[in-house]
Amino acid sequence: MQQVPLDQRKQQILKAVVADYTRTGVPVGSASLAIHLATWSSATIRNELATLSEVGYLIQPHTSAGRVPSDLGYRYYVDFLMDEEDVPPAVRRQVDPFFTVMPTSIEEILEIAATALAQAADAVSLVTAPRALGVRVKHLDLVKLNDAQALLVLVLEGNLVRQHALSLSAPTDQSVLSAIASGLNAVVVGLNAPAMSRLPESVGQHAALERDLLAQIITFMTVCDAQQDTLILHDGVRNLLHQPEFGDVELLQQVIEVVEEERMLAALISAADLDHGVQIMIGRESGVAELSRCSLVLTTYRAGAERRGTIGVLGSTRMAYAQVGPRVRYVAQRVGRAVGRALS
Amino acid sequence: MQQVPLDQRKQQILKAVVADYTRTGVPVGSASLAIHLATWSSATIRNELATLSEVGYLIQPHTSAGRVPSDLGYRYYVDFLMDEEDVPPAVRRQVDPFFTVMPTSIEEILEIAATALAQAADAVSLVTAPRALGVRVKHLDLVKLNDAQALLVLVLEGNLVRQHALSLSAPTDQSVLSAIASGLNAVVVGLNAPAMSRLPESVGQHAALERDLLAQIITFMTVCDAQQDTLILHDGVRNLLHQPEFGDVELLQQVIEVVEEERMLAALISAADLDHGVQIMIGRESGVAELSRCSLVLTTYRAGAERRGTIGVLGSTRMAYAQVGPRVRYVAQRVGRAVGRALS
DNA sequence: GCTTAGCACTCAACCTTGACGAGTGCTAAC
DNA sequence: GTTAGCACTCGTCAAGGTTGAGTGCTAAGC
Repeated sequence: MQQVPLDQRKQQILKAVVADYTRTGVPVGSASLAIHLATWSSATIRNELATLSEVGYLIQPHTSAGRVPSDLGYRYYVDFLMDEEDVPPAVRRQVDPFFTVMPTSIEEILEIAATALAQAADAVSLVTAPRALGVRVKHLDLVKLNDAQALLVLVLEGNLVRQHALSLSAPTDQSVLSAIASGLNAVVVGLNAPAMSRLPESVGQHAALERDLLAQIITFMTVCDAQQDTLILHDGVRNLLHQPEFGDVELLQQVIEVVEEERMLAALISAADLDHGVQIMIGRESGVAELSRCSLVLTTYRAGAERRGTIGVLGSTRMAYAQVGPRVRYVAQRVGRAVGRALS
Repeated sequence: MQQVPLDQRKQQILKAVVADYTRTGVPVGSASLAIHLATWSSATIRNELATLSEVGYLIQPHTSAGRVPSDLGYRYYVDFLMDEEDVPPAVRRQVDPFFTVMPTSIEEILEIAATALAQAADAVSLVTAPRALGVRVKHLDLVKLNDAQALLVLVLEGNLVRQHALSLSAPTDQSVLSAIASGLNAVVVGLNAPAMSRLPESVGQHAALERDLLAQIITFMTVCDAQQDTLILHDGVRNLLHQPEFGDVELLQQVIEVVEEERMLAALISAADLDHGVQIMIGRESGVAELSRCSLVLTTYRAGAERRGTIGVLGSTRMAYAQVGPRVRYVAQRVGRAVGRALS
């Protein structure tokens, strides 16, 4: 179904339908619209509703019911009709305290952000870790575990700490490991995985071991890079429960399954085109059948020039897009700032 | 209501009621019991059901309905009648692969355990980190963040890595921080927070700074100790959705809220008496009104002599206790082993 | 005295029915 | 092009009736 241009009056009526339906959750009829849009009689509005249904912007659940916006109708609304609302002070006051505490690790910030956004948008919040297109090392350390293994502790930019067991080709003393660690620290700090693999061959007493460990470290960092995309925090499943459209347990089950599964969300998020502010995916636009009655509102948060992550919400298609967009952006901005602070 | 002793036949009937109701979810009547317990007629069973109702082991949803076990009935069943079932090979085959991967960090193991247990028990799984009654330090490191702050990276026993920002009273070079770190490593390894506070006063070049930092480290470790109790992972909310008793969205909402909130669960878990195998809390026994129609099956997993954590499931009171207990124990054993490996 | 067949009774679940009303599409007049 | 009017549709709701599962009680049987 193609998007059809609408005249002034049809636009106004479509907008009124979306507003009313978003508020009440009940199919809206010509009579109640006539009260709101006093310029025209209910009969005129009825005629217009009929054409809006014909071109696919509205749906009639049954013959004697009012109209409900279709995915396409929401799309038209979001693209051309919506007036975004400012984030109300009450919501700001609700969100801000979350970011006054000063956590050191990015994970903590993200977890807090998920809680804050779920509350602010009254929906399920989704947050991914910031992608850095090659995370840079800030500090590393090696701790002996046993004769065959050493623990790599990696402090990445943003104070993201990662640990991983490295295998040792021969029993090695902690003092040797410490020496290697400080040697590596001297050359490796500020580098990402690709840059590290271009390092010159090391020389010195433990060159072979050092080379071996470095190779393992690079492999692990590449894994870290890849994992960043798939880490998705979520919160606020409870917010779906009080919405009438999720009274149907079947539907609810499908949605929760997708959220808990994470895999599909990761695919969706990485496919999202987030270069231009807020991306809104309405109903079937997501391509995930289970989410056909849900919408996603996603945006990026930026911490510094290169690092950006995705943050957004998942809710019913009947969500207050005019409110949710700005709120997601607001939280994104706070997260970006908080992550930026943690990075410095 | 007190627990009343029952004669042989009443026991057999109560057991049959629990078995039937657990299987079908439908109140069970005398007729269907008479088929199963062919020794007595439905009239006799009816008389027995009446007395079982009188003493509070059974409940009648309404006059012409069958009987349903009360919390007390389940309690009697669990305490005296239940024959625990072996974990079937199919479930073992489902659980085991989760633990064949060899993650280094305890967090990863716990997350895996949550997923595995949710699957194995078809309920919401709950997992807490292992408590060590005073976590011991294995290694520490200090990384300069800026003139006023340094990042403490703490590798605890079990390769649990914790990071925290420490404040610096004066601008300090990374080289000085590294020196202090290696100095502290020499004395601090293997100690828990109380033991660290009994360390002799440090002497040497950076004694004042070192003392200041050590105090901050001890504070942070105490916080870590306290936090361990409250960290609860959960998975498998989706498993509640296909159970008929949660068709009521109200109920479901309350339960999910408690699970997402975590605070109440933490209190429950820390109050649980887990010295003797599996602890089962049935319905209102938990004391949490929102969970009045849920049961908890908890046990400890042990990794080494001193370290133990809690693992268990939250499900409907109508759960297959005879199956769930052993499965929780089975996963607990795997987790203990995996955590133990990570500790070594 | 315990057990059991029989029976009257209860009550949730289900279906049917009809009234109601929200909302529509169409038509004819303005 | 707009609108009042009207016949029509169809979901919702409440009332009434039927069904059947299950009970408690009683009286006869072992």
